[in-house]
Amino acid sequence: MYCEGMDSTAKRSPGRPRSTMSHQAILAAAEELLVEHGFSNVTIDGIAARAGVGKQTIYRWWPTKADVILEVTAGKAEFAVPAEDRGGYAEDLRAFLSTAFTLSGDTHTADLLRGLMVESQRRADFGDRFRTTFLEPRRHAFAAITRRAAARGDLPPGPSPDTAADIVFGTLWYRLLTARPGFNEQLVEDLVRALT
Amino acid sequence: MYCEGMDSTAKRSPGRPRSTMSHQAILAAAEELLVEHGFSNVTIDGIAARAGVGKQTIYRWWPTKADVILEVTAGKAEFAVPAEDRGGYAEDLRAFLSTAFTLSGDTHTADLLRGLMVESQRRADFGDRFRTTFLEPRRHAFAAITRRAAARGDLPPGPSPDTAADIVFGTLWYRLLTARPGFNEQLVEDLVRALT
Amino acid sequence: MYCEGMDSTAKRSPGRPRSTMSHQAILAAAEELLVEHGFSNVTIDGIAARAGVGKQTIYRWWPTKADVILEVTAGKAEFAVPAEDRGGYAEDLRAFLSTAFTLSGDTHTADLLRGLMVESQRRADFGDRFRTTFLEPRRHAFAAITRRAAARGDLPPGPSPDTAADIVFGTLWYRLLTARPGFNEQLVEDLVRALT
Amino acid sequence: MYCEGMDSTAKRSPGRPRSTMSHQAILAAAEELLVEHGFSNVTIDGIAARAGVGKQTIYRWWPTKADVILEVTAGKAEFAVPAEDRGGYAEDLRAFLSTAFTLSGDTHTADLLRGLMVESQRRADFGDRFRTTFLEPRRHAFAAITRRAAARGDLPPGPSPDTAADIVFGTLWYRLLTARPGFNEQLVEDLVRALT
DNA sequence: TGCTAAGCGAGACGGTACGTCTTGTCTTCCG
DNA sequence: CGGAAGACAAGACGTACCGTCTCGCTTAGCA
Repeated sequence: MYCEGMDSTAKRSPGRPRSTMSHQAILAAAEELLVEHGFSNVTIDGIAARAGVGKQTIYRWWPTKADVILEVTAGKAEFAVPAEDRGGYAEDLRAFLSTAFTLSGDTHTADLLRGLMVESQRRADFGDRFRTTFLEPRRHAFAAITRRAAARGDLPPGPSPDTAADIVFGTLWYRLLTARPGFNEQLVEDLVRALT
Repeated sequence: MYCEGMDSTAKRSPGRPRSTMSHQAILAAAEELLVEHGFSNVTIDGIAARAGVGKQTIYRWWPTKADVILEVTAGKAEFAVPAEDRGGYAEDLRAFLSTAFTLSGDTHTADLLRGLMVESQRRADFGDRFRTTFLEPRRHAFAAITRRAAARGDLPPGPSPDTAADIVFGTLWYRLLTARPGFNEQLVEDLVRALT
Repeated sequence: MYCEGMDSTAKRSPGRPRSTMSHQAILAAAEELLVEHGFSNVTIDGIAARAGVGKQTIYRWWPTKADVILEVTAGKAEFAVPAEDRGGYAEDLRAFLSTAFTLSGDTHTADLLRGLMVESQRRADFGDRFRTTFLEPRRHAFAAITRRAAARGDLPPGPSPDTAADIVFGTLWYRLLTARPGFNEQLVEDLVRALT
Repeated sequence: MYCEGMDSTAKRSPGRPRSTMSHQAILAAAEELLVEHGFSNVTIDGIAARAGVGKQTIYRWWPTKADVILEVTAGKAEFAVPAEDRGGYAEDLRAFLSTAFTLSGDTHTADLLRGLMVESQRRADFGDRFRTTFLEPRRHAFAAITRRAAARGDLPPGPSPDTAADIVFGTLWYRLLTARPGFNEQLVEDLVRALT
């Protein structure tokens, strides 16, 4: 994240290289504070103090505290869209929805996601990064389910894949943001029916 | 809004009554600043200064700057859900979606709605008021469309009315919050098909 | 008849009046920190914390931390030029020089004066205030000694009063700033001779 | 200045020798920045950037930015005390005072001297170096005037040579630091009279 | 007419976090 | 090893809002 030369032939830039220790300490501190005090109570000063790091070191590498937390979040496996084949489009959909709704029922997770979404509204530039590194990858992973269904030949004459993604993620985020997150059997079934 | 004595037999409370002029000046100032600087750059200090009013006068009547803006918003007709009967569920749906998507394509409106949603995440108490006075009424208005369809007998075997509302408003808000608001023919048609 | 506030005293400005408690607490905190940590280690944050006061309250009333300390200093009697009549110009001069040199021999006092002089170099606006509220009053007090000598008729044909002030205060400050403060019999006698 | 091997039989120390180019570039950069932005706005980072040099290279050879500037200053002829014999103590004194007051009337020079004096207050170690390499040599040069007068036999029964130096330099610095530098006929004459 | 009660403008207050700045040290690679 | 580059810990700075408070003044109904 925010690394320039990623290829193996990368010419080292001159000067002292970025400190891996500080990098890790910052992410670790951010994660701890996230759990302890919640998204909106995490501060740059707090992260710096906890990580034993100068504030400037954070500002040098992340434009915003939300970017730090986004990097923390991006490193978590639990946000991956489940990919295993359940045998049919409806089953895949059900598995995805069930996982997603359950995950967003977790207090800490819900707070984290809400916080990221809020920040993405307040800072346009972070909004771009949030969409690019978090939202879009998940849409793509969801598209894989649709693609698999098409390959299987059981893609129903429902909405287009793009609309399907909007409906699914829209419903998830809407319930998250209106304080009605969490799993709901009826809702999952209705969504599956609407999309198939 | 936030007035105590609502019943017709209301005994006048003693002391100086609330100043209508200040009330109006505050709402007007808030609306101006909203247009000029955008939701997140509106401050209580700013409203007070513009309205020529003490800050306390604002805090006395509204718990939060978002509540002021919510009252400004509530006074606008443009957010009403279209109610006229188009002859069928699909047509009603299309009319509603088209209006809503077009409205949220307006920059100022989008900023306003995003701002309210953001604030509803940051202050649980405002969140409640936002849901009660803004989101829920619109869900109810939407339910009226479904109810009319049922009365007409053309309600399709689609998702339950509640899920339908989640899908419709979820998709609207999701696109608004991910910077993809505005009308989209394909999306509207797909939504109508998914819900019918 | 009952007349309200018709007295000549200034008309109260509107709004909450300045808090005397905060004012005093800030000056007291500044003085304590001055003694404990020395001029250059006093910070606005430190004063605010010690005084239990918001930083803005300091910035509202003093442009610079040096102004706070200048006000602390201005309130101290020890910096007054001794005024009692010793009977002759030479004796008055000796009394003044001896007091001044002895005073500047005190570590805390020397640090304080050096700090003020340093700050007066770094911020032109504070420099003006320092000269106006500290240096000039002392020059005037010194001039009183000369005036008294003239009245007495024993003013010698030495340098003009203004030059005398430059010589006396110049020598005092020069020795203070070159780390050679404190009383020195020979120096005092030489100065007296040069000025008489 | 801060060079290790000074004696002519100096064994070359191992490793890469100090780069003369960097040395000169640093002094040149410091001087330019001094003129352009004034003493207090010169920073180590700024000098390093302008000189195209690493900060460490500066810190390796000078303890403080003030030491860099002190070396720049030391290289300037204009700060030399005029030494030619004017025929008498009073004339020598007048020549010296006139030169010094005129010099300190130059804006850049005054800023430079003030800056050095300020830094000498803030860093005790630099203060020592400032006194040793700048102030003391000038006192000695001034003493030469007194010595010449003694040799000539026209040394007046005024203050001791040491006090004379304190008075002269004290007055100069005092006027410089209180923003009243520059030549002043009356002052010069009064000083000459006081010292003779 | 005077009393009581609350609203009002003004603006100071205690706080919190921000993002910037400078200092002096350190860590890398290159010549 | 010296030097260029630049990251690093530390911590003060001045600003921006927040939500609360304290003034004196105004505006009402009630006595």
